[in-house]
Amino acid sequence: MINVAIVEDNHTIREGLAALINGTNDYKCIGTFYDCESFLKNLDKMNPDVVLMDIALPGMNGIEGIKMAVEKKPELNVLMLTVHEESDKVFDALCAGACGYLVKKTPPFRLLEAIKEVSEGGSPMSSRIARQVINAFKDVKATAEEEEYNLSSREKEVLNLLAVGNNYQEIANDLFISVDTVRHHIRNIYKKLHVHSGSEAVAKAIRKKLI
Amino acid sequence: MINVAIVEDNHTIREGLAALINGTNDYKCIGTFYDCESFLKNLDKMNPDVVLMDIALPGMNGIEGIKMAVEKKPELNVLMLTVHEESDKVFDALCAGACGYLVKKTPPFRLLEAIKEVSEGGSPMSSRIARQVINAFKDVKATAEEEEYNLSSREKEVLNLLAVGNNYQEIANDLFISVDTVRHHIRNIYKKLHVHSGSEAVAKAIRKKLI
DNA sequence: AATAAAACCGCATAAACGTGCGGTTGCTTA
DNA sequence: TAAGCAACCGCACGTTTATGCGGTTTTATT
Repeated sequence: MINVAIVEDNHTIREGLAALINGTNDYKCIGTFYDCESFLKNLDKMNPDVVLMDIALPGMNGIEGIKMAVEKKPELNVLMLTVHEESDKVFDALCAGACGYLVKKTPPFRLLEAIKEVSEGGSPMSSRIARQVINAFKDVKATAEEEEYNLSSREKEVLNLLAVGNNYQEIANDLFISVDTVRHHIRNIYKKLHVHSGSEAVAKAIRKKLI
Repeated sequence: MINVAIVEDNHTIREGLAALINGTNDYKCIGTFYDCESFLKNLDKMNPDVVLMDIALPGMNGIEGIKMAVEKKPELNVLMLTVHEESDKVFDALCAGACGYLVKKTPPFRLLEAIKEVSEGGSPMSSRIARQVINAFKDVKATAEEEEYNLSSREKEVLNLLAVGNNYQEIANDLFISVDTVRHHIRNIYKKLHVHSGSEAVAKAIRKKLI
């Protein structure tokens, strides 16, 4: 038996969802709320396995709502329900702690499936939303690529120490080598990265994810 | 009509998939391959809307396979099919250009749905896999937070110029101000960021997403 | 056995940097 | 209207950096 709470301002949709859920044997709706405030107030007294949450709500919006809710109960499984597919909202919701993200036009049987998946540690997403997440993911993961500067591990070490504010002498002490060797490493780093100052080297290294 | 190509080394599964697809009116299997090499060789001669690709393959693996394939046809929609849910493979595949990611135990009707979704620009994912993606996504997106260093826009400007390799004099020329003013700005930047060198300042600024 | 690459060391010097002190102007905000 | 801040300018001075040259040793690859 999966206990579900619903946060949705539209009366018809809210009752429709509740009816859908209560019309099954495996799911039970243990609370319906028309805004986040009332949901949060009652969160202490109940233990939903899954929360269905609308994004657009009067007063506190769904994103803020999730944040507050997971602060109270970090293990909470929140499934966003929305009419929008705009990236910003999607990302904000996911970062705030949403576990899944469905568009409202999702067919009832699929919604029930999704609730089950969420309660079992999955993250069902409407597929167009998933595409957005994947693209964003690729953006951040990407970049690393191709351009290989072949910094040796020693050089990366030196560069790291430089990036946290050490001067040559301090780096030398940290690595038990002489300042001249530090100088030598830095020289090579500059050559490999095609730069001419510590600041530039550090900037490039961080942006290319070398350090 | 959606044209599908299949890359899968296991004979039974491969023919099963082909039969499933050809057993419908809306889908057609236009090619089956037991490895990436033969698939890539034939890619010029065909135009699949969706490619079903196994990850574990003899010879070139599925990840490499995607990379080569999207190099040839960047608009290709590749749907990974796998028994594994290990994060590394998932991320590698997505970065390589996969559009979706399903476990092999996905029921047939759901697989057909997924193929359709992929061809329409969606990214169906098995929900446990989606959870992994979301978690990874949260990790990278996070960090940004809170700590406000209140750099003025002028200071950010200076910091940016420093990060791309300019020395004080060059920054001064770029901004039509004197070197002493540059010095002054940098001084304040150091104070605000609690650092004592250009390298450290640039590193901190980039990592905190200030520039 | 030989070549290459990484890591190490040294010296010299001009240029750049970091930080101390002092100041003015103009805009916003209490 | 006084206080605060951003942006501007100046000078001085010791420290650090960037880059030129020269080298050795160790480890891996051929």
